[in-house]
Amino acid sequence: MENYQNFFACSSSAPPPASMGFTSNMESSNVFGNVHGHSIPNGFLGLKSTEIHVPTGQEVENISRSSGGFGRSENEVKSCKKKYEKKIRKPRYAFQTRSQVDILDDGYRWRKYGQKAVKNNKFPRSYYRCTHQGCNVKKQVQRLSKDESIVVTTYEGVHTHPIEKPTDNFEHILNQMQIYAP
DNA sequence: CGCGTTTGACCCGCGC
DNA sequence: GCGCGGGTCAAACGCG
Repeated sequence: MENYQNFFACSSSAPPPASMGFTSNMESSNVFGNVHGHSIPNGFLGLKSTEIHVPTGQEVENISRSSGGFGRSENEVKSCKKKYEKKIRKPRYAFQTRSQVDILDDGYRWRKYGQKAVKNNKFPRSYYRCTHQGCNVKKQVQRLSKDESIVVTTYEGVHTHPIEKPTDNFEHILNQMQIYAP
């Protein structure tokens, strides 16, 4: 009851290397495949793979420019290397939930660092980052234009620290969100 | 006063 | 080669 990460992990098995156990469970198209198996009216099927693609965990990003922040800082402090880590992305896991609010409190502290309008969606996509030091986990929340009751949360990275909020909040979460799996 | 949100600008990758 | 779309930063602002 200390970390309701199990909530994501579904208590399937020991979380491999990450504290986020759901990595093992949610990987592959489990998230989508399982959900859209049948019953999704027009929600996810309407989504294009370009908007949210769920790599099977092979895409691992190294955050090449995250450290340098942005090349625009002046002239890229180190414009020499960063070729070995070009387009490897961290595994991303998308969650489709039904909620009235976009911000699903999963126990971590997130800081919003951007918001962009998506082409095929009327609703903007919000970008959040874990404020914990050294934890560069990112997540983006997006609401489907077709079903505004559906919120897609995409996690990128794994938390390397315990949750900072009390667990009884877990109930609150379940209260405010429902896994879309009828 | 500290922290988080907002918002515009910038950069990069990819498709045409 | 250019344009578009997506992703991120950073300064300013607001709130507790």
